[in-house]
Amino acid sequence: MDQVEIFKALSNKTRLQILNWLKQPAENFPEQPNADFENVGVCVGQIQNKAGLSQSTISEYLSILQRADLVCATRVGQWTYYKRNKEGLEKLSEIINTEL
Amino acid sequence: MDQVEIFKALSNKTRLQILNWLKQPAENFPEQPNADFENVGVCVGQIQNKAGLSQSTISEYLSILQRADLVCATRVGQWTYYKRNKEGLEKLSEIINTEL
DNA sequence: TTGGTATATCGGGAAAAGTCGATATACATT
DNA sequence: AATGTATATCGACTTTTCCCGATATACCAA
Repeated sequence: MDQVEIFKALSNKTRLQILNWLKQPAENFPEQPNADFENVGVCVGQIQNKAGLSQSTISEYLSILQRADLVCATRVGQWTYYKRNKEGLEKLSEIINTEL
Repeated sequence: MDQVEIFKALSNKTRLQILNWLKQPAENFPEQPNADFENVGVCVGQIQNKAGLSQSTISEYLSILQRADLVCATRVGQWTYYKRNKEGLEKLSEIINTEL
């Protein structure tokens, strides 16, 4: 993954917020019926509600974050759940500590 | 400093390279006559030579990095020397570890 | 004070990102 | 099969970023 793409993904207020919300899903989102936050993450609709931008925008933002390995997605039925990508975030931390 | 501005500053290949070069000036730049890399940093002209972009572009890039607290500048005579801003970089590392 | 060098700022054209509404796709339910 | 819901993709428009050349500013040397 290109480093520049990682930082571009983070260069947007809403995307930073999403990542921050996903750090503590239980604190930031209402209970989900059939899915555990810790296992699968939070579905697109909940993130969209919280962010207040259009569905298409949030869907695209999530795929930008995913391409940067900052979140990962799981499809379950008609829902796609997103959660933090721990490995990607650790790698980012390492980049900053070793290369910058 | 706005977090988004920090990540925007890092969302560019050349600016990332500059920061990386400044981590080990002695390895990345030829000797400077009247200035110690460790004390004041590297002057704009040297960075421009290495980056291969126009003088105006590099000057602007450096001020973008400075506004993001990623480098700091010292003017000495007709030269401006730039070096890493250790505090800003530590703060960035902290943001990633605690908020994302 | 005149000229030379280093850096900063300005103005602009091309490319990329932000954001939307409309539409497509995928799946579930009846 | 038909409808409804969740998400993804497309097309368009606006704003921002990239990067340049030209010009301004600051400082130094003769």
